[in-house]
Amino acid sequence: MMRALIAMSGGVDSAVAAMLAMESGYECEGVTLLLREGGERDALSAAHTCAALGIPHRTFELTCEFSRHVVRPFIDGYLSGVTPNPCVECNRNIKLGALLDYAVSSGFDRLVTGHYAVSESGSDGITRLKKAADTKKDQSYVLYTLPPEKLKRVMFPLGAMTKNAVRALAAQHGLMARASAESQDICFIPDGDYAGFIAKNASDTLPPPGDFIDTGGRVIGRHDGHIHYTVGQRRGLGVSAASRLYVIDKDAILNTVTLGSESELLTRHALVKDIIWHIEPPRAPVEAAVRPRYHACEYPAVITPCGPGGAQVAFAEPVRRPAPGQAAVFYLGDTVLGGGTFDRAPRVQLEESQ
RNA sequence: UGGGCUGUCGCCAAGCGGUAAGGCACCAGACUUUGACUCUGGCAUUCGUAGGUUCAAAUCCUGCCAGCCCAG
Repeated sequence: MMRALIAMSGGVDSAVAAMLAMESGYECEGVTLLLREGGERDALSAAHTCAALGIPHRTFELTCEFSRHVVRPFIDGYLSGVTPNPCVECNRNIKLGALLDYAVSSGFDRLVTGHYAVSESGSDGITRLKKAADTKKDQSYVLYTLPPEKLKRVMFPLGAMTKNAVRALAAQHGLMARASAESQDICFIPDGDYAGFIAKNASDTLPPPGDFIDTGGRVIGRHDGHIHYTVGQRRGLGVSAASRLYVIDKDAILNTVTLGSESELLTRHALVKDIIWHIEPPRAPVEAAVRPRYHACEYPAVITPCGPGGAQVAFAEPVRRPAPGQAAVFYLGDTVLGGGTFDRAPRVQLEESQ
């Protein structure tokens, strides 16, 4: 019998994922990651669920790894002037990184998670990542770091289901889990005050207040420190203008934050680095739909490989400037072709778009 | 000190005798397993001030105050 290790957060999604894995004939065992202080409560909830399902449950501590691969890079990223996506890094290094390695080395055939995504073997025998059926819940974006060779060891039982169906199934089978609300915000910053969190953890190197400038370089106000802002941001600027102002650039070295109108925020070009391809890395330009942020649609673009792991993205229509540090995920229909991280835009690009 | 102009929400700004538009900012919700975006709602009983004329004034008249500009 094939063995599956179920990553269980203590919530409904992973509980139902475990149940579905059992129904498909896997010999299952639940595991809850301990990533930070206070994780015991989730582990307890997961243990209850496992008891209800009649499967073993264990915990696996990855506090150090989580700190090193998720929390620390998050802080350092902001300090260096980019906007990191910790969920992507967590999936890459922790949930589908260290935990996947652990599952394999412990003799499990599959790691199961409650992510809303589809891993599907094509006619070529290669397993590819696709969007979930419930497009509102689709998490393929934060899973782009899973290339086919990793993906073939992973199962996403919820990929074909809607959230409502999952809830209904949980209720049907008496899997109360917690009547938990949807998780949100950054898990290691429960109060949502990410700037405060960075301040607490980097007080000696915290960027000081500086100037807001317009695209012409004129000073138009004072900011509280560049970590408080991100490209595309509109609220909380405290600067009044005739029209809405957006952050269109940040410079950690000069400690300036550039503000401009929505039209100045638009661009057709972006640079992506550290690309992970799910297909044979292309040598010529490819057409794809690029999703520049988690909760956004994809935009048609031409991706031109350049340099090792890099590419230039030319959008068919102007889009709101992607924030450096965020993930760019490439799609062909529902299938993820690959993805990477937006790099800082070259200065010429800023000038060009004015 | 003469002459001119201006004074409407924190900021910008409509209004020109009929009972205070809008934008920005701000606040509150919604959305959301990142940061953001977006959406919805809230936000001047009052128009520098004191009087006057009118059924009715931010809108007309007068005094005063403040700011700006030009003369000197």
